[in-house]
Amino acid sequence: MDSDMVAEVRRFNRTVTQRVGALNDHYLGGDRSLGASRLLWEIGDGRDLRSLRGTLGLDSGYLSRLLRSLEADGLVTVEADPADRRVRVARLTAAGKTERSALDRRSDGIAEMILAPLTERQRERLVAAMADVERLLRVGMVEVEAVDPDHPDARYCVQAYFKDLAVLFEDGFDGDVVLAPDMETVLVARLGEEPIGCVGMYEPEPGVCEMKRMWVHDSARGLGLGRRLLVELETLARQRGATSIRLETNRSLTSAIALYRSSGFEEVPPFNAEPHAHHWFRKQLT
Amino acid sequence: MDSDMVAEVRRFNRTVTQRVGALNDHYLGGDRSLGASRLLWEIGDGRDLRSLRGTLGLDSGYLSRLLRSLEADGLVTVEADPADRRVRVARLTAAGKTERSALDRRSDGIAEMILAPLTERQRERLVAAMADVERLLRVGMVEVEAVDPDHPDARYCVQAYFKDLAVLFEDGFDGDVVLAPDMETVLVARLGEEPIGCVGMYEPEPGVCEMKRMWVHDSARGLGLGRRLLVELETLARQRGATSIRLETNRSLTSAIALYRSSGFEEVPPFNAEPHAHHWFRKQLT
DNA sequence: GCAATTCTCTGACTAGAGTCAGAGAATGGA
DNA sequence: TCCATTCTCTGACTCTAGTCAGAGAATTGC
Repeated sequence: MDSDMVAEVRRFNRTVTQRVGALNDHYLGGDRSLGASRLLWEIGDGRDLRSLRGTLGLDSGYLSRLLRSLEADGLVTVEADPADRRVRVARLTAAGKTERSALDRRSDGIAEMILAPLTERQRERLVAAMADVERLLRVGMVEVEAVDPDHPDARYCVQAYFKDLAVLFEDGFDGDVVLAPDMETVLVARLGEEPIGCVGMYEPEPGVCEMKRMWVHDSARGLGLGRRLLVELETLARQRGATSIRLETNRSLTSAIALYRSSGFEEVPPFNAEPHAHHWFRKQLT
Repeated sequence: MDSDMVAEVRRFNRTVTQRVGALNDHYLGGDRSLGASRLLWEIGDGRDLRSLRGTLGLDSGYLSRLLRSLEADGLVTVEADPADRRVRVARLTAAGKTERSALDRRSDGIAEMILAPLTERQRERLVAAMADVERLLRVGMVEVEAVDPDHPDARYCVQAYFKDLAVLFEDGFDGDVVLAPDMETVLVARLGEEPIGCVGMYEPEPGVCEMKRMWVHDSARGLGLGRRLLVELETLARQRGATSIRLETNRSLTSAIALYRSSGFEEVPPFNAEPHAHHWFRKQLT
């Protein structure tokens, strides 16, 4: 890897942990410990402990103790979930909500302290660069996993995909027509817990894999996630022993079509009668 | 302050502390604690404890204890400075140097982990954006202080200024000619401990302040530090009851001249016979 | 209905990070 | 010379953050 790049990333790490890290440590917690504050923040309008542990990456014993201390201060209540009385749900009290908005103000304050010493033009440059850094760091955090089409995350993505299509297609889109897919596997891309992209696959005939329903969340567009899903799909198809991948698509999806072409797909005659399709592609796996 | 900007900075803080912060915490320390590792790194080729405390922001008792533990592991030696036997100087042993380069490799590794999941183009974009963020965050960390012209930092800056001039001036520059200034105050800009810019001032006649020797370190050019020094100088002049500021400058210093003009200075006839001067400026303080 | 599993909690730890109040040596200034 | 100051060290703390091993309640699968 280019050592100039590595050097710049190291410089960035250093400056950022010094400046942003120090501000966070000093101002974010307030009277409370940083961990307790973060927890307070994440609880929001009520969360079950399991998901809180997930997002914050805490040990269950530790989380319990933090909650106990917030409870003692009258900021949260923890009750059993009526649906499953093993799981418990934390909720903010009125005092907790007040505290949370104080936390909010401190976060704003930190941001303002960072912006304050700069001129307007410098602020604009900084914010633009931060947006870039943030988006690209997030790309690095995306994880792709193969799941069953019944998996809730897969269902969520496909729903989102249909919603997008309904807006995009010139002739509208009726999800019900194709809602019963033959998909065998879905690759789900997640940022942390949240699904932000997917692509489905099934094997209509031996040696041929068909790709369906590639979707990327608005917030993650333009970051190469589509290409990454395509690459991982190809790997999966190879592992299954397929010799080619095919797909059909609608003419409205121009950027997807460009992606297919630049990824080695070639347009072929129609191989099915999918109602919304205008283009059919195939890629030979070597 | 623009709330979109604040929101973006907050998003940045979150993403960066999650991604970069977590990587640092997990991989940087190695077997040693993060504090000890950072200390090891900063010692480098030998540093006195005072300056180490400054850079790392540690309590003297805590630093002492950290050094004791590194000493016990045979990584550093601490000896009295022969010049002043109260101050002690820490130096790395051979084992310490080995450990430090291992630390170096871990830092590189972290940078590579950040870059690894990206395509070449994304890497380039990330590195460019990081460089921007880093430079602008550093701007925010700059502190300006008024010191005596005898202050070592002031001397250091003026020396650096003369060195720069010797290169810039068409007809060369002999610092000795003007080495005995009448400066009364010097504003020194520092990044952490290190001086990166200055501007001097004296009062040749009642109510008139004269600006001399504005200098900004190469690494800090283009970040508006010159303008900031000028603004702070103006404030200082006002506090002293001055009604105008004047200055003379050499025609080689084009960007400085542009700065003066855009800051409200107007060219006036020569008010002195400074050998290297080609332009004279004055600004009325209202 | 019973066993395995899931979920949360408590108690008992550990290590890191840092603060604070002196003690004691060395130095500098009047 | 002597007193104030500077510099480092030690001891005695505190707090945060986190781990680990069980205990006990609720739920699920068979």
